[in-house]
Amino acid sequence: MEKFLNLPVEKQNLIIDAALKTFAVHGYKKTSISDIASSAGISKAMVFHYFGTKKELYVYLVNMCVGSISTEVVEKFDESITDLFDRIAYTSKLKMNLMKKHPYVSSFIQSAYFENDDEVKEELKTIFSKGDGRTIGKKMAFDGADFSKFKDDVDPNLVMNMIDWISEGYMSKMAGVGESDLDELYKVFEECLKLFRRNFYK
Amino acid sequence: MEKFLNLPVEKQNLIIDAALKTFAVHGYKKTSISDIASSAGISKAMVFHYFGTKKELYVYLVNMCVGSISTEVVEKFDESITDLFDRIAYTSKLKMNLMKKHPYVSSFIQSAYFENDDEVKEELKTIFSKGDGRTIGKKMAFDGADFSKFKDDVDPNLVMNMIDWISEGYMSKMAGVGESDLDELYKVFEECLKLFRRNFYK
DNA sequence: ACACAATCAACCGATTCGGTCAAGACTTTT
DNA sequence: AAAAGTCTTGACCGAATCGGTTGATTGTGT
Repeated sequence: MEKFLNLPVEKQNLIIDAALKTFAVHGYKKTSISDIASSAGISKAMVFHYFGTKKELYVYLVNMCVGSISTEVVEKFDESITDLFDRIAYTSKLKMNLMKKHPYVSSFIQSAYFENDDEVKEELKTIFSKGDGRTIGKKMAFDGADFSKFKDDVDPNLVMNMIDWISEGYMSKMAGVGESDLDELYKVFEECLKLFRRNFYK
Repeated sequence: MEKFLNLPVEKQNLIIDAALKTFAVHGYKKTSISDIASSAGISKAMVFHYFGTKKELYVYLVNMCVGSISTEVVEKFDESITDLFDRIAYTSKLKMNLMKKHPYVSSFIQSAYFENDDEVKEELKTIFSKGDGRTIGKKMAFDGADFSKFKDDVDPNLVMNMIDWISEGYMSKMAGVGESDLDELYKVFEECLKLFRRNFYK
């Protein structure tokens, strides 16, 4: 493992992103180290040189992602924001900044959360031991938000459901696009939120 | 192939659904016939007995899905509906009825549309020869709809984008749930559309 | 009892798997 | 410039799995 951490950061990121993407798309079992190596433009032997085993690589990635999300999203979140749409916009922005560094963290941890292969099942259980079913982003945005501003005939629960679907669909479009597209996509999402506020609030 | 078509329909569906699901999730190359067989509860040899080769099975599934979508969604669509939300609701209902028969048609044809494995690439190109990038559902719902009813400060393009994301996210939740959940999910989606109409129209 | 179709465990050669290793290529030290 | 260390990889290992076959077993209709 020290072998890997002594690499120049850009090369580290190249390998990490290739591994995150491949694991995210194909899952643990169906991902081969050759897949990752050729996607990262290095030889298979190097991956084993850096990480030892496939399992060690996977566990390293999960821990890295959990750590990144914790420090880059959870800790930076501003709990004093009460407006629901502001909360959503803010968590989305934080998540997007993280995806600028590693575009596949999001889809990788989601796939890891549901990974069930015997070889890594136990480790994942201890890593994910805390937390219910909901995404971190959702929990943050919805808990403690102010729902009193909605029109009387607008069901906040329905709006939550809708936003849930929207962010799911829009996040899936975000995975693996360039940084400029990422910004553009976020601007459209922001417009959506503005539209909601204009028309669903009293 | 006749071997397969002489099976009782329920058993056919069992095998078809197992194959659609496995191919949809893992893609052509990473799906093994053993995966499909054990998911369908039969032996690997039977799959080859019914379909000859992996490729033949895959091509059969693609053609079946394209056919189903054509007869169950495209042909049944009512072009005389002009209201955008009615069009969306109607196409969603049609698509949902199809998914009650085969829950993975939708995700399977999407994955097939982007499949790039050398073994099936050519066949797919001829099957999908017609049609641009957009989903059939999207094309149907948006082309020829009436956009004049929106409030002046509501951008129809933005609404389209939003609905695109919503249906993407909500379809991904639909893949592989029971029939009753399917109905419930659809009812929530319908509520969304009503909400939009109430608040975005003049 | 017999013919015949359905079914599958066991098997085939080929490929790919996770993982290793000896030998280049490249730096650094002397 | 030679020696010593570091990176990197192609070739390789046994084991597993791949797509596909087959011989034997089961069941079914007559």
